[in-house]
Amino acid sequence: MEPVQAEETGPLTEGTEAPDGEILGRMIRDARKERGLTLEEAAKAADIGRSTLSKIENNQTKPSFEIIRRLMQTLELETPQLFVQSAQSDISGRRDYTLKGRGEHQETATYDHELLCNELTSKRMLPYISTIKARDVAEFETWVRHRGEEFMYVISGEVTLFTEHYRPLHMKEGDSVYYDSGMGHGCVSTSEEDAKVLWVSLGV
Amino acid sequence: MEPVQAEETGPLTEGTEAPDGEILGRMIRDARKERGLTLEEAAKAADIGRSTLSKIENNQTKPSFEIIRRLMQTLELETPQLFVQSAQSDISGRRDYTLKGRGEHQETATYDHELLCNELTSKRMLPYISTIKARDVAEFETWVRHRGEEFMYVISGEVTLFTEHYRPLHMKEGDSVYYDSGMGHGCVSTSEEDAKVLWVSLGV
DNA sequence: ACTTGATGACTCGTTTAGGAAACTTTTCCC
DNA sequence: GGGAAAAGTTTCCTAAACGAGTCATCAAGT
Repeated sequence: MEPVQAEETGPLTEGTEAPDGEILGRMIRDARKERGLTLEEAAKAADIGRSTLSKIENNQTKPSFEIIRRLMQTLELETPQLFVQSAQSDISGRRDYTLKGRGEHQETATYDHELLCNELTSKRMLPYISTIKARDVAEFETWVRHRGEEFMYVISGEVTLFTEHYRPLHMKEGDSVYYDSGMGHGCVSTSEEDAKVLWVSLGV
Repeated sequence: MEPVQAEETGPLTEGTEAPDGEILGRMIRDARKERGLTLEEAAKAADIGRSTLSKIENNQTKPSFEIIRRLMQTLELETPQLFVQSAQSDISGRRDYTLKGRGEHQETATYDHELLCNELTSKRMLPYISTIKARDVAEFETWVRHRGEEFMYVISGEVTLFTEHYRPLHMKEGDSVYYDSGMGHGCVSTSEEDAKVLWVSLGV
């Protein structure tokens, strides 16, 4: 009933938007119910009126970006679904592989990196194997840091991972760690041979 | 000058939103100029008024979600930056580690999973080590698939990775592969011992 | 020099969003 | 079943969004 009403009051181009308002409203209602929140609780958490939320869920209003943004955060909704028709969700058939030792080399003073699966340029995770040449944290002039998250797995040897805010972490083959890469971090080998680790890095 | 104006006309909470409107406006203007579009061209492409676009860029209005969405698409702007800014960028000091063999076990008919760094519940990447018990692709009743991307590294043994759209990929220790996990995929061991692989999975 | 056209910012009238309050529906308990 | 409370929807009013048109500025051409 309400979608029909919206179509009558708007121009034709608005008619084509109506499905999106429905989808958005349904998405928000589903998320709210999943979390067991009432209209009032969710509205309060997002700092909007409960009547506003009702109207959004029932596709009876075109909400501002700010309100949607606040709702997304409150309901911990994933954002890309809202922009569904973007190029990103259309790309779904990529594959690239790297044979052992055949990645693309990048050398720094402290690490010897081997970038993996590098034919794929638009991948969101960046995997690379590093041989840790550093033996002393003093070899790092400054903390390395970049926004996002990182996972590390020790392939061989032993290392100590230094990060801000935590004690150094001693790790050996098969151990793994996950951390926010916004913290300064650095890794040194503590085994006889230079350790090898696999890093997977994810930006913002 | 305009931000000061906005603060005077609104309540205090609006004052705290003003930086976001500025950032948004700047982001949109930068993207538009990058693409060499005039106000008029971009507005036309997004089906909004050019004065509206000017006001958005100058943080003189709180645009509707629909308008922002259309602008994002027109200017091919990445969406998460608009939302993730607050919650996620505030969280920046997490770390969790898993010693070898100490992950959380999850068994299926075809794999024996060991979830890593599982104390962190809100991490975007999901790393896990899997022992591949499957020996024949027929053991998979259907393709496994989920939106997002996946990286796999062979820790030990040999496997064949089957995905839709590609020939089977034979891999051994040290080899790695990256693929869109929306494609059906499955993995079988081809070595005598059940192979072990490290997967890192990233949703949408 | 002046003229023209492009560009971005501003103005103003119309429409609609958003929230408080009122109303309606649903749920829960006796 | 009835009654009360909780939950959701609708109404009404005010402020602001939105876009067509206007204004100001700048650059290019004659």
